[in-house]
Amino acid sequence: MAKEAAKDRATLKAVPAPTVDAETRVHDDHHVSLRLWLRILSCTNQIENRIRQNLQSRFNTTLPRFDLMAQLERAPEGLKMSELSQRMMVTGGNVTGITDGLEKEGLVVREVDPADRRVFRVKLTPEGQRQFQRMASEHEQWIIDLFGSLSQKQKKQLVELLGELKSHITA
Amino acid sequence: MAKEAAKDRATLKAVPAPTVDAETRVHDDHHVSLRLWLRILSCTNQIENRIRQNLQSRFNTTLPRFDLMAQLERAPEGLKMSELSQRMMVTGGNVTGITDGLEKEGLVVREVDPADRRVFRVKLTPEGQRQFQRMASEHEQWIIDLFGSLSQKQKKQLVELLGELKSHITA
DNA sequence: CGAAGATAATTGACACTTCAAGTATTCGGC
DNA sequence: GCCGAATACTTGAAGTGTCAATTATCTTCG
Repeated sequence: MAKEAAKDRATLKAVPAPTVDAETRVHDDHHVSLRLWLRILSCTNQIENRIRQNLQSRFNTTLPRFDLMAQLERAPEGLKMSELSQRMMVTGGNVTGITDGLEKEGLVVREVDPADRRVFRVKLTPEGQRQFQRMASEHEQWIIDLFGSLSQKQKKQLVELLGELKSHITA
Repeated sequence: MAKEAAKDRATLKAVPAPTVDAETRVHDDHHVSLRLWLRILSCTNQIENRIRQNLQSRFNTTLPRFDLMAQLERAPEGLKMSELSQRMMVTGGNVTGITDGLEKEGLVVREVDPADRRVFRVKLTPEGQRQFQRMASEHEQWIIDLFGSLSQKQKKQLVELLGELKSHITA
């Protein structure tokens, strides 16, 4: 469709057809992109809610706390508050509050950096490591179950497509 | 797999291969499912943050308010608080608060249902409709841009795969 | 009819989140 | 050395979110 440009010379009329086509395509894209976004959002919310409920009932903790501990677990040398903020994709003020709570429970510690006294290095305590290990293994099983209806191939396809999306968004 | 029972009669040996395969598969699945979940989460957070910032800077409003108004826009006869709660995937107490705010700004109204005095039917006011229309068209363009790096085919593929995921999770 | 139980919405306590403003420290020129 | 800018973190206010308890209304059935 929309190949009638050659005929314009003969008709001398404005040609609404291509415009309509373009709008139609845009409209379709509206529909698909919006639909896709709502579906991603729906899946994420459902899964997040499930995990949050599990963390609450099984370990009496919350997703942000688990998330912060997960970041620390992969960084034995500790992380700066700003690094935590960046990795958790939340603001710095938020990290302060969550860290306060975990520190009060003895699961993490703030250690001053002798080289830069503005900085705190946050680390898991041994108690924090123990508790995180217990949580992490159950958590992984929840995830596996939630994604259990997808074949290995489908999962890899999703990882691929979402990778493309992510790199475009981040840029 | 696991169809080698017939051959066992001939070999009379234990068959370790399938066991190793199974364990390997489980281990891979750990990795892929977790990776997939983190990637979905990352994409969702990035997009959500972007939209929230846009709503704030362009319209001085928030995502939950926009979300509630979007639900109402598709239901001219109004929605019960509980219906809003369900569609927005948040708890009832939350809906009360957001509705309070919007009502205070004159964008929605609570109307008592004469047939059942426990329920409120929440509706957009004309002012609310006008404001939502302005927001919605920009919002759609943000979404289109954010998903702009994906082809129409890729988007449909994602919708499909996530649909499978969603139906499994919801069940 | 009338009490027991279900349903609709609100409230209060607490946790998380953003943003903007504030404090402390370090870095870069002069 | 010192002053201004940048960086690291904390604080406080307002909005969002959960959960559990409460109030009000409807429904059921004896």
